[in-house]
Amino acid sequence: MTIAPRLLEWFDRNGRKNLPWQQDISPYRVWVSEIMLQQTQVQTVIPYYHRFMQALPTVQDLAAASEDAVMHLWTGLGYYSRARNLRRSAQIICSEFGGEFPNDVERLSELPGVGRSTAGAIVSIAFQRRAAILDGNVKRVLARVHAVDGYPGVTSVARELWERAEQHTPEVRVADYTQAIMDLGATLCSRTKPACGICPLVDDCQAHELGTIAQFPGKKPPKVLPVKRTQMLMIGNSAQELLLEKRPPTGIWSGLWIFPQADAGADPIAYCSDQLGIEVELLERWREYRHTFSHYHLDIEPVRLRLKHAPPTVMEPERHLWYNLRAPAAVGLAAPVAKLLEKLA
DNA sequence: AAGTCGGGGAG
DNA sequence: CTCCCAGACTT
Repeated sequence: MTIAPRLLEWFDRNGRKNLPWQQDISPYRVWVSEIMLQQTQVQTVIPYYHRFMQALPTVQDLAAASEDAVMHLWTGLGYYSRARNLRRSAQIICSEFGGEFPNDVERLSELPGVGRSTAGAIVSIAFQRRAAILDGNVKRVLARVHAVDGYPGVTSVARELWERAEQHTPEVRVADYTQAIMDLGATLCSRTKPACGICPLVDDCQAHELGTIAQFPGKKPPKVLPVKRTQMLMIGNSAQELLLEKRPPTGIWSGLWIFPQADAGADPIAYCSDQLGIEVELLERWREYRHTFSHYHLDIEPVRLRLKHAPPTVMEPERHLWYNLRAPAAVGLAAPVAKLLEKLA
């Protein structure tokens, strides 16, 4: 049994065909879209995708761009290693493959940031060669159609879903099929309130037959997020510029620029003197607020400070930047920094 | 197998 | 608040 014929018939009448990455299809355009869409909703990606493709229309442009320029285009989108890997992969494609994308899952998966599902999407959509995908939408559709119990993060559950994905993927019209099953998951077969009444797969759906749609797919086991605290130091100079630091290449906000951070409870003036070698005076403290990541909460205490003397020599130009609000540098900013800069402006 | 990595939309 | 999104990678 395969769901492909009914899915394709539904797709012809109801599928999405006007998404930005569905126009002028090329491996590069499909690849960029698939990376942006990892763990990120379509409506969030669209404006980023337009800006990115306008700034860097070819893989050669991306390979030649500076890391700061790419991070700037990614600011606010999250999972910033995607942007760094995207640039690295572009350089590999240009230097090792002569600017041509591999057209098979095995070689595409060797590119940093491209896993099995993303490779399958590129192969099926850009090259129209048979390859299965298994993203969040497909997991939900297949878990329901086959009543696959358990959380897909568990290896055995993922393995069964991959088998089902391979089983249903057709030889013909594979690009349309890939788009169709994602569209079904994103529209009718949604996480809450699925529209089973108009679903083309309702007669194939074991979860619907069981009357337990809401049980599929299995939920992620909840865990309590730890809470971390920090002060963000908004240090202004006499030119109305703000001091930013570049994050190291690994860890949270890697490659982005942030305000200097002092431990919660520490004296920010002493921190500036000891760690930055600058003398500052306190202007005001803003209300603490919570920024939440996938794996912890960060309670941020914003502090406004003013530089008392001219910048010292200890500050390293590679790691420090005076950010001018009226002529902002094209660098990547962590979301809380962008938010605080907005409030300062 | 479990942890790391972001930010936002929807309920 | 909770839950999860066109996941990949490291430990």
